[in-house]
Amino acid sequence: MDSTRGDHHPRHSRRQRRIERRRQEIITAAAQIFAEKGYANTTTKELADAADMAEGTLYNYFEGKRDILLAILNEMSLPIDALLQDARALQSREDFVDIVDKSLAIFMSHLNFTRTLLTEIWVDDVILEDFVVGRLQHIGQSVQAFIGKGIEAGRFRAMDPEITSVMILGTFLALIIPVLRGKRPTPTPQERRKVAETAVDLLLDGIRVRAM
Amino acid sequence: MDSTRGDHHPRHSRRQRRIERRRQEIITAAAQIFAEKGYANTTTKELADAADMAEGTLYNYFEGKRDILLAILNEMSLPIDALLQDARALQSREDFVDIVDKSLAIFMSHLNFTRTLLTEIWVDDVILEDFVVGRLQHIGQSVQAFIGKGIEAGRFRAMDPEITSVMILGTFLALIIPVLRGKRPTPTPQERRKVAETAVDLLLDGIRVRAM
Amino acid sequence: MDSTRGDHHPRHSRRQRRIERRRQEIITAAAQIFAEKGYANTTTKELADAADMAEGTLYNYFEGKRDILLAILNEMSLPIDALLQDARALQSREDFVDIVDKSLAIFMSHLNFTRTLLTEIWVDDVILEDFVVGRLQHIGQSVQAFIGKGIEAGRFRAMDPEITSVMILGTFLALIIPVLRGKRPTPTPQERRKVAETAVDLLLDGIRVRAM
Amino acid sequence: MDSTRGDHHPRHSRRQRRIERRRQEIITAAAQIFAEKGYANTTTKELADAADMAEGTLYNYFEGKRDILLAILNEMSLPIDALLQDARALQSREDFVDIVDKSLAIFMSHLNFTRTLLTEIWVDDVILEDFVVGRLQHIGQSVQAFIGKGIEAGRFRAMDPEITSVMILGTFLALIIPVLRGKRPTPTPQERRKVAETAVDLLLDGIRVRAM
DNA sequence: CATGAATGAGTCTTCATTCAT
DNA sequence: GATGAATGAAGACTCATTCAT
Repeated sequence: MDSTRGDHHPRHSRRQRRIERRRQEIITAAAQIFAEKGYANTTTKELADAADMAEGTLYNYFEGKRDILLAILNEMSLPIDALLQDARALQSREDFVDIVDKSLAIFMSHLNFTRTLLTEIWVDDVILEDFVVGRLQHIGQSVQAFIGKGIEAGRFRAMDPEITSVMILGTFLALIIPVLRGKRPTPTPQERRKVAETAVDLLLDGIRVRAM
Repeated sequence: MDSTRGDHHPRHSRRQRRIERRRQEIITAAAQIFAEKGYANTTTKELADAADMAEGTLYNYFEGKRDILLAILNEMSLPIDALLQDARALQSREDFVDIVDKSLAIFMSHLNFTRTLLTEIWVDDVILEDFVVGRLQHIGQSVQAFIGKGIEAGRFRAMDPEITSVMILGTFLALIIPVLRGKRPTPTPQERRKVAETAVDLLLDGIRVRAM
Repeated sequence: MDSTRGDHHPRHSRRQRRIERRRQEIITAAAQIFAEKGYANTTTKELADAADMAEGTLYNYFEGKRDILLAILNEMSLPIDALLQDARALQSREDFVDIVDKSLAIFMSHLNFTRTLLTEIWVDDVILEDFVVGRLQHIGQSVQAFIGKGIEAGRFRAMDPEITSVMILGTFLALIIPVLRGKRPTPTPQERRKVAETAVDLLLDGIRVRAM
Repeated sequence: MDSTRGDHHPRHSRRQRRIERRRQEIITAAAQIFAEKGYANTTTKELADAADMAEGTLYNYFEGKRDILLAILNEMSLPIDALLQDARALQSREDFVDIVDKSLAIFMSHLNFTRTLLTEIWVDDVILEDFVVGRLQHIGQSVQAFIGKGIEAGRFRAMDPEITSVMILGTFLALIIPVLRGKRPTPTPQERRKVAETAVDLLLDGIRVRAM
C-alpha cells in the first residue's frame, strides 16, 4: 500500500466511496435476483454475474451470501425509519393519507427490496426480528396512539385499537402484493394517491352508507 | 392372514388406507418442518427424521421432495374451496362475519400448511398460480359482487370495489400472520369470533364516529 | 415342515421341480431385461415385475441380482459345451460348416443370453474368466488342430494357426452382432446355413479368384 | 500480470489452452477407469481421484459423468474418420494391408478409448448410433465397393459382398479384443504389420492350398 | 483488489437387500 | 414361500467459500 504521500486522506475517502459504490452495485443487482428467485434459489455465481464481476470479488465487499441479503434489507431501513418518524405525528385524515401514500411510494419504488424482504421474513427468524418486529411495533404504537386520541376526543368509535392497527397494516400489505408479484403494474403517483385516499376513507368511514 | 375369503378387496383397501395414513404422517411432519425452516432449507433427511422413517421410505409415498410440498398445499384445497362456495352467497353482515370467522378458523387450524403456503408463494410461481391466483379471484369476485349489490341497493357508499376487496384480503392476512409467526397465540373460538366481528364492523362503518 | 409322511420323496422332488421351474421363469425374464438394458441399468424391481413376482421373492431363488446374471450365463454352458465336443472332431469342410451353423443357431436362439454375456464380459473379469476364456481356448485349440492337420496333410497353406483361429472367431462374432443389436432380423435356418457356407468358403479359399 | 498490452487475446487463449489441457487430463484418466470398470461401475469420486482433483472440479470442465464418456469417444472420432477417408481409395492388396495395419495401430494405441467404446456400445443406443453405426456403414461401403470392383474385374470370386465385409470387421474385432482384455500384449509395429498381412492374405486366398 | 478454478460438504434420489407379516 | 415396505449406503451433482495468481 503506497501510503507514501502524506495526504492520503482524500484518496482514502475516494477509496471508501469506491467501495461504497461497488457495494451498492452488488446490492442493487442482488435485490433484483433475490426478488426474482428467492434467496435460497439464487447462487453466488448468479449474483456475481448480475453485478458483472467474479464470484470471488463479492467476498471483498461482503462477508458472504447472507451478508448481502442483510445489506439489502438494511438499505430500506433509512426511508422506513423516516416514515416511522412522520407516523408519530399522525393527526388528521390528511396526515393519514400522506403517510399511506408515502409508504406505498417507498415500497413500490423499491419493489425488489420489498419482495426480498417479504420472501425471507417467513423463513428467517433473525430477519423477522431485526427488520420487522421492531418497526411494526413502532407503527402499531403510532396508529394506536392516533386512534386512541381520536377515541378520547370523541371523533372515533371505541374499537379495539390493536385489531384496528393490524387491519391497517394488512390493508397496506394487500395493496402492495399484487404489484410485487407482477400481477398489477406499478401505479402512477396520481393513482397511488387515489388508492391511499380510498383506503383511508374506507378505514375511517367504512363502506356503509351513513344512516342519517 | 385372512385369505379365507375369495375377494381380497378388503385387504387391498386396507393397504390403500395404510398408504394413505402413511402419506398423511409424512405430510403432517413435513408441514411442520417446512413451516419452521422453509422448503428450500429443509433436507429430505430432516423430513424423514420428522416422519420417523428412513430417507428412502419417503420415496415410496411421494415422487420427491417437491411432491410432498404440493401434497401439503393440496391438503388445504378442500376446506378452502368449500369456503369459496359459502362466500358466493354473501348477503348480510352476519354472512360476512361468518365467512371471516370460518376462514380464520381454517387457516389457524392448519397453521403449518398456511405458513408453508405463504412462504412458498413468493418464490414458486407454479404454486402461486395453482393454489392462489384462481382462488383469490374467486374471493375477490364474491366480495365485489357483495359490495356491488350493496351499492346498488343504496346501503353502501360508491367505492372502488376492487380496492375494497383487496383491503379485505389484506385485513385477513394481517390477522393471521402474527399467529403464524408465533407472535401471538392461536385465539380461542370466542376470541376469533370477536376479531371477525370487529373486522367486519370496521370494514362496514369505519372507525369514525358517525356524524349525527 | 410336514415330514410326517414317510414317502415325502416324490413331494420333495415335485418341490424341486417347482423351484427349478420358478428359477427358469426368473432367468428367462431376466435375460430379456438384461439384454435390453444391461445388467447395471436393470433394477431388481424390474426383474421382479418381469417375472411377475414380488421383489423379495427373487431372493428365495437366487442369492442376489448378480447370482441371476451368473445363472443366465450358466444356462448357455450346456449347449456350448456340447458344441465344443463336436468341434473336436473337425475334419472336413462339411464339419466346419456344420459347426458354424450350429453355433450360429445356438447363439441366435438365445439372443438375450448372448447379448447379456457379451455386455458383461467387458466389465466383469470373473465372467470373462468363468464363461469365456476357457471355452475360447478349447475352440481355439480345436480349430488350430484342424488347421494343423490340414497343413500337415498338405491341404492347407502354412499360416499362423493362431491368427487364423482368431479370425474365425471374429467372423463368427461379426455375424451375430447385427442380429443381437436388432440391426438385422434373425435369419431363417436356410439363410443361416447359407451364411455358414459362405463364411467357411471364404475362410478356406479367400475371395480371390484362383489363378489357373 | 501483463496487462500492459491492450489486447488480452494471448491471455484468453492461454486460458483456453489450460482448460483444454485439463479436459484432456480428465479424459485420459477417465478412459483408464472406464476401461477397467465400465462406465456404470465407475463413480464420479473415482474419476476425480484418478484425475487428481476434487469431485466438483470435474463439473467445471464437463456437464456431467456422461459428458465425459462422450468426450472420450469423440476423442477417437478424428483418427477414425481419417481412416475412413483412406479406406475409400482401397485398390490393391497393399492398400488393404495398410488400412488394416493403421486401424490396428489406432485402436491399439488408444486401448482405453477402444475398450470403453466397445463396452458401452452394448448398453447405450445413443452411443451405438452416434459413434458406430454411421462409421461402420462407411467402412462397409468402402469394402463392398472394393470387392465389387474386384469381382467385376474378374479378380475376385462372386461372393456376397455383405457377408464378406462383415467378416472383415469381425476379423478386425477379434484381433483387437485379446489385447484390449490384457490377454495378449500390445504387438510391436512389426508384429502388427505381420498380423495385418496374414489377415489380408487369409481373406484374399483362404487357408486352402491352391489346387493346381 | 479482481479473478475464477478448486474445493468438498451437503443434497436429492436410487436401489439391492432384508424382514415382519 | 410370497409379499412389498423399510432401509440406508452410495451416487451424481450443486454451490458457498477460499485462495493462488
